[in-house]
Amino acid sequence: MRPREAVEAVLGLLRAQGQRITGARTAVVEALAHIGGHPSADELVDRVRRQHPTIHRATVYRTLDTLADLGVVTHVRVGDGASTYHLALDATRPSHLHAKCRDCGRIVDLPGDLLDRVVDRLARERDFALDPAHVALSGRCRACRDVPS
Amino acid sequence: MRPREAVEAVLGLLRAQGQRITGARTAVVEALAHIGGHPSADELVDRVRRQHPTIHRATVYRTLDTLADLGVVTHVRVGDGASTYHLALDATRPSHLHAKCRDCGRIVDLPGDLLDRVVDRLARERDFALDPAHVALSGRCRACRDVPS
DNA sequence: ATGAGTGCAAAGTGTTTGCAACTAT
DNA sequence: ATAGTTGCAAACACTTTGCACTCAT
Repeated sequence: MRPREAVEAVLGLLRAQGQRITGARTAVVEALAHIGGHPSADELVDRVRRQHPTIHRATVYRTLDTLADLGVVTHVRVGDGASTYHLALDATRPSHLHAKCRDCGRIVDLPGDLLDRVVDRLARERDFALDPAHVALSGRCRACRDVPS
Repeated sequence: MRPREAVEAVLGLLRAQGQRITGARTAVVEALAHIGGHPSADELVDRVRRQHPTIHRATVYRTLDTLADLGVVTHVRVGDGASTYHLALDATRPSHLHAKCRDCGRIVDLPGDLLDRVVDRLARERDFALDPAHVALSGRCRACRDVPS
């Protein structure tokens, strides 16, 4: 899915939910569709404000929150520092999990099925519905292990 | 291991590393050894200050950080809100992982071996050394699933 | 027209830091 | 003696909130 289409798809979903399509929301969705990597709210604020300097930081936060509630944005907590956000339906980047290197801070994408067994096991044994996409795991990437601080 | 012994063990480790044994450190270790559950730094501050009102919040943070560096305290990031801390060597509570219910916020202890396969897989396939104890997983506990919001 | 969304400033939460005074070694 | 620790206050990073105003519906 191209950015353009992704934006339309998300706006369609918003409309379908009876949400209003405002300039701020469109701008945030566009930023999400175009930006790469694992942007923090602040990086999205910067991006949004390059095009629409009047849009306020708080609005971006509120919009991301709304979009996450609606399920079209995945909100990943990376432990320390800022959360990251990306479009949930972004078929250009298939569904994936995250880990963060505790030394260099880089976020590593992991296979989306990595925790399937764990999800099953917790559901069966503990009645706990794990949401593995919502938090980043933690560890050390290869580069940082080779240079042990 | 009883609290008393745990305190001695930790202080011994500190001494062995050439660390100084101060009143503040002893107080923090005692708080860790006696408190139950998954205390946040702030809860530990409260506990410490009941006995030693002059010990400053920042000192508790610094001490917890030092103890975590030395490996005698496990620092668990729970995503949002405050981190939690517990003694790593606390044999009364065997080594375990954590998950947090996104609705009620409760922290659930999980079997320590839950992610062993995942750790292996990431080590083999990605050269990533996962530290599964350092972040809490996220999901919904049974009680909160039964009452869907 | 009307209520959801927005900009603004301000507060909030959890944590860290610079520095002078102190204290364990 | 002296380097590591501490108390303090202030800063910090990230996020949320109350309120009046605006704009999509």
